[in-house]
Amino acid sequence: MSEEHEYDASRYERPSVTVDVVIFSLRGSELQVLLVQRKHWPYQGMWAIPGGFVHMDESLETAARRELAEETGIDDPNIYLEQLYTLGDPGRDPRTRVITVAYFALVVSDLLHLQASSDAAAAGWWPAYHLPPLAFDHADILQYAMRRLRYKLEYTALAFQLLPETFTLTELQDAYEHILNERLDKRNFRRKMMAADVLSETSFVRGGDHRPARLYRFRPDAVAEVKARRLFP
Amino acid sequence: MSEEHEYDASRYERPSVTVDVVIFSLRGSELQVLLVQRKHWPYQGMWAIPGGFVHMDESLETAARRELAEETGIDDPNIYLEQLYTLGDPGRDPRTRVITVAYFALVVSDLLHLQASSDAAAAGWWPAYHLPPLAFDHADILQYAMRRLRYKLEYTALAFQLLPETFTLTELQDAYEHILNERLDKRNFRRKMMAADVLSETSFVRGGDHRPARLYRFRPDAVAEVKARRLFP
DNA sequence: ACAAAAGTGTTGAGAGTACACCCATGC
DNA sequence: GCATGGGTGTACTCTCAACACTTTTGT
Repeated sequence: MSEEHEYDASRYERPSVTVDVVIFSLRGSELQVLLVQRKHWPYQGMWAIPGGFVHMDESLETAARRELAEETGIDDPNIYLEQLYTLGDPGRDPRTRVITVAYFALVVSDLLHLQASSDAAAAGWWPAYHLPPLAFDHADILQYAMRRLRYKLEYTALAFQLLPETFTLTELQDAYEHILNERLDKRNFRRKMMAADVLSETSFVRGGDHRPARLYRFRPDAVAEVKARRLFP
Repeated sequence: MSEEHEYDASRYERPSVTVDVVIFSLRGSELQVLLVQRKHWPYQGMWAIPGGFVHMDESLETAARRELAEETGIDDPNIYLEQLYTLGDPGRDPRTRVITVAYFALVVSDLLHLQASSDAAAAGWWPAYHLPPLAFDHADILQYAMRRLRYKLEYTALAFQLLPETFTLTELQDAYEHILNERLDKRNFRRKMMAADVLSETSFVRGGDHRPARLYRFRPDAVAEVKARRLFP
C-alpha cells in the first residue's frame, strides 16, 4: 500500500497477475512434476508449469487451489500447498506484463487417476531430476521449488503429504531418498524417524514376497505440527 | 502463465500490485523498523509499512529499491533486500483489489541522516519489539519479517548488513542479542563466530574508557557467500 | 588502586555417522 | 533350504551449552 503517492490506483496501469503451481507427486517411487505443453506462441511446444490468472474475487491461495483442481481433478483443502516466490520481471512474458505468484503442491499419486480434466492442453508427468527445457522463467521456479522441498523435508515431516495413509519404513525411506536424490543409511534413518516421534505403528503388516513389513501412519498431531510450521501466515 | 485459458489478459480485470518494504536498522543498538503514518482513509492515522505501486516497466525488486530510496534517501544496490511473501486476499484493502509483494531491507543507521526525503508523510522509527497497531495486514507482514530475520541470522552472516564497516565483537554480539531478543553467552558467541570463519581482524582497536577492543570486519568472501545463499534466484 | 569492559578454556551431554549381521517369510 | 527384503546395536566424533576468572586500560 502506498502511503505517499496516495490512492488512485487507476492512475497506474496494472499488470496481470497469475499463479503457477508446481505439482509434485511420487509416481513409481520417483519424484515427478506435472507439466503442460504450450500450444501457442510464445514458447510454443515447450513445457511449462500449470497456472492461470487470479480472479478479482479470490485469494491467491484459492486461485492456486483452483488451478490445482483444474489440472489434477483434486479439489481437497487438505492438499499441501505453499507459496514459493513471486516473479515479475518486465519482459518475462513477451505478450504483456505478467506477475506470477509461484506455489508448490504435494499430492498423493493414488488420488490422481482423474487427471485429464478441464481442457485440451497436453499434460504430462516428468521426473523431477530429468526435466525438459521449460518456457518463460519456469526453470528458475522449478529449481527453487525443489530446493525448498528438499530443505523442508529435513526439518518437517512433510513426506506424508506424498505417501498413502499407511506405509512401511522402507517405503518412507525410499520417498526420502528420491526427493533428496541421495542414499540414506537404513539404521540411522529408522532411528531418526523414531526419535522424531511423528510415526505411529499400526497393527498391520504388508505381506510381500518375503518377510512382511510393519505398516505405519503419521501421527495426527505430527500432521498438525507440520501445518503450524508453515512459514506463513 | 496460463497454459489453458489462453492469453488474452485483457479478458480479466487486473488487480493493483504494490511492494511494501519492511526497513530494519539498528539504532542505539536497538532493532527498529521504519513506519509511515497514514493520512487518509482507510486506517487514517495508523502506522503502516512504506510501499507503493509497481510501475509497468520496473521489476519487483527495482520497485522495492525505489521505495527504499524514497523513504530513506539511500539508493545503493548493495543494500540488503529480500523478498518475503505476497499477500493478496480480496478485501485486505477496502478501496480496491491490491496484491502486495512484501520485502525486507537491512540498512546501516549511519547512512540514514538523509531521511525526510520524498514527501510529507510522517515517518518514524519504532522498536521492532514494541510496535504500534498497524494498518491493513501489516502486522502479519512484520511478524513474518522478524521471524525470517531471526531465522536467517542463525545460518548466515547477515548481521554485517546492519553494522558499520568495522566493529568490535561486543558490538556484534549486542546486535545479535537485540535482533534475537535474547542474551547470549560471550565465550560461546566468540568461539562460534571465529569458527564460522567470516570475520577478519583489523589492526585497529576501539579505545573507549577502558580496555580497548579489537576491531573486526566481515570477510569480503563471507559477504559473497551470504549473497550466494539468498533464497532466490 | 579501582572501576569497567575485554578477553580466554574446560567439561559433560547429546546428536550424528559409520558400519555388519540375524530374522521372518514365500517359494 | 535358500533367496529376499525386514529389522536391529555399538563405538567414535563433533557440536553445543554451561560456567568464572584474569587482563588491560582510563581516571
